[in-house]
Amino acid sequence: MAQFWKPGTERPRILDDEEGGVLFYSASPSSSSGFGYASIEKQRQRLPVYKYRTAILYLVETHATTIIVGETGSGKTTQIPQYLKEAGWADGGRVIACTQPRRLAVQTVASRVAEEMDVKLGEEVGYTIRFEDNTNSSLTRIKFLTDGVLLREMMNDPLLSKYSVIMVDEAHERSLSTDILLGLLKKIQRRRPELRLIIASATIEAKSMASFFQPRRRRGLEGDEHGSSTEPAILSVEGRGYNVQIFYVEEAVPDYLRAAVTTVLSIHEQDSMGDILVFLTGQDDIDAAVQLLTEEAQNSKKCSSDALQTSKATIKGALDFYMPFQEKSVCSLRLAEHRLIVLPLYSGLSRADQDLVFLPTPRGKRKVVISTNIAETSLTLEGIVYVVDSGFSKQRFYNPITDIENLVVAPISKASARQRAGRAGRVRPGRCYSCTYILNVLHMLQLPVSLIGGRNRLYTEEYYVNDMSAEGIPEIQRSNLVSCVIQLKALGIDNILGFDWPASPSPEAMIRALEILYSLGVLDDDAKLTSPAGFQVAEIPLITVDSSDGHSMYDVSCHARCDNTDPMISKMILASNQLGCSEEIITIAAILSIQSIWDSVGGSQKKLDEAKMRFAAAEGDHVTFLNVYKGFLQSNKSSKWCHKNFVNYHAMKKVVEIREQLRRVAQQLGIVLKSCESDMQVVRKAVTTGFFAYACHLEAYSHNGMYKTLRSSQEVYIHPSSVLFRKIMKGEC
DNA sequence: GAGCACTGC
Repeated sequence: MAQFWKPGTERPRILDDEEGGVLFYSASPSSSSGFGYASIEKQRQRLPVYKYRTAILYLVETHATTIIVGETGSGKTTQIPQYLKEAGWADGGRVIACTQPRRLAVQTVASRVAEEMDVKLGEEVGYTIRFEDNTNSSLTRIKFLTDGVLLREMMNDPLLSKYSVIMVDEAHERSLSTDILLGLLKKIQRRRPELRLIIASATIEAKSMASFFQPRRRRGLEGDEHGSSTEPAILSVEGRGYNVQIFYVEEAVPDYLRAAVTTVLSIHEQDSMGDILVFLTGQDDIDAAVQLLTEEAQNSKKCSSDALQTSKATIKGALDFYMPFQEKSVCSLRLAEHRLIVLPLYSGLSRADQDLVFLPTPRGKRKVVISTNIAETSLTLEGIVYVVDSGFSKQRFYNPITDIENLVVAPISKASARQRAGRAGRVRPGRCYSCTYILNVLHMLQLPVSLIGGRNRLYTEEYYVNDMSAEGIPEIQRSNLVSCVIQLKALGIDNILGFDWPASPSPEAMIRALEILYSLGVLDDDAKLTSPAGFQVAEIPLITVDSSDGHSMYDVSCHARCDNTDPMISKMILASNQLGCSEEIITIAAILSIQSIWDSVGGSQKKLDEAKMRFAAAEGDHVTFLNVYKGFLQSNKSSKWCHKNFVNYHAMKKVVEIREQLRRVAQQLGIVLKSCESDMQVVRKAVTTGFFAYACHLEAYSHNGMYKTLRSSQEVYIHPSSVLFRKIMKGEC
């Protein structure tokens, strides 16, 4: 009873998800007629994963852990939980869990599965993300949630006893919380042999994951008392993506940005229609590339012979890079006829600007999206046929010696390169141009030696095959571990150094984290959580954020570039209780946990800086935040007021939300909610109680505003986004 | 004079 589209009638809209998941007609949403359901059923059966239904159920039945490697579009995320339910894994009040690294994925997958099962979302199928629990404890049998939420759930139920099967999806991304979760799940398995784990991922090195889940002392293949094997099973499912032809450069070019731009122009000139996605590293690169391309497009529009000459030269240059092009000749330029629509894409853009990339490309035009890694995993663009890959991304690195996290441009892994290329094959067969570069010398100086290897790498085929690392370095080996350690401690794991990780963090980073927690009074001499402070700090749900405005730390009046870590914020909240300024400190904590409250609409940095100065407080960024929050409340939380003052309205709404959550938790912990009114002295005291580890002093003869940290004499500077930037500091520092 | 991408009771 498949539904067919009849030409002449309105074409049914086909929905597709991040996973490539299930196709169905939105014309018959959760139809109860039976007709729509049948069509969904047919669609489900067409997914690659369907062929493996019996095999998956058999493996889950007989193995404690099953590793499923499935490329994009296999349908594993939406189908496997349903198969499990159909096979009875949710009987007797048990729940099937499926975790995702991102909130959006949790929501979309959950609503898709509810629709396929023809049930109301929030009942039999539900989801939980921070601030949003769309489940019903007596009804929900399939539950989607972020891996962070599942970690939180372990605080109340360390064995996760209500779940019969836990599927950890996108495990190849190796995010911090996924890795912690995997380590803990392995531990739970020993206490709960009946628990089933499914580790699902796209490009994981299945064998290394399997050996992680291998029990330490092999019991042999005869199985345990539950009749299941403790050896992990591995199953591979093919994807549904189209073939993507890969092109490598023949040899290096000195400038990957220019190479990317000329490659786009040559695709535009020589290849059939279809949108282009370019991967660069960050805002600076992207803005520069957008400008270059826009100029080229405009030049060709004018059709002046000079401009054409330039374009021709550039394109000719680009063609030389690629073998497949060498036979071809540059006949004519069609830039004037088929104009390019060039769009930037990165998280710092306003929502409205981001949404532009999703607009359908007008007939006869070609869209070029120039993006950061955001388009690699977090969002999916339809209609992309060509991908240009610079081979670089910005990655976070943590130096435990200086306790400073850095963002550096580094070569991507093979797994990343494959993922990027796959973005071209979603609608029809595509092409990926692996761009080329010579490592910028300045970048090289910041890079860990291990990433560089013996010589400058170029993204030729040879480089890809021989030199590119198979997978990226897991986040846990690149991060400050303070919040991770406290989470494990709160779950009663005392021997942190002996914890079994999918990838072990460096001992230096671990020791640094323990040291900081000890100095905060959160851990005692035996490295156990102190009571009550330690347990209270662990209870407060705060996130670790990257440094940018205000996420930096300062010694009351010196604002240096450092990262906030949640136990420090939590400690600050606890301290505010005695100091009688909990209302103010909770506001500050809420603002510290979001990216930025500022909004540079239209990219006018100068106007934003001016607006900032209207709120600026001599005490520094934290007190400045209080001023902004006060203004927001006085305006009656008006979006107009925000716009006028270059404040991000959506960010402020989120601050209000987080603030409410923090107030609830604080009250549960016995903190009295009290305002200190205008006494900023106590606010500053509370801030320093949490962040004293980052205290620094202005160098006596410093002419360039250099500070040194008290702890390790690390050189630090006030961040340019701080209201204290370029202010002359005197006295107390 | 500067902000890869995510995320939590």
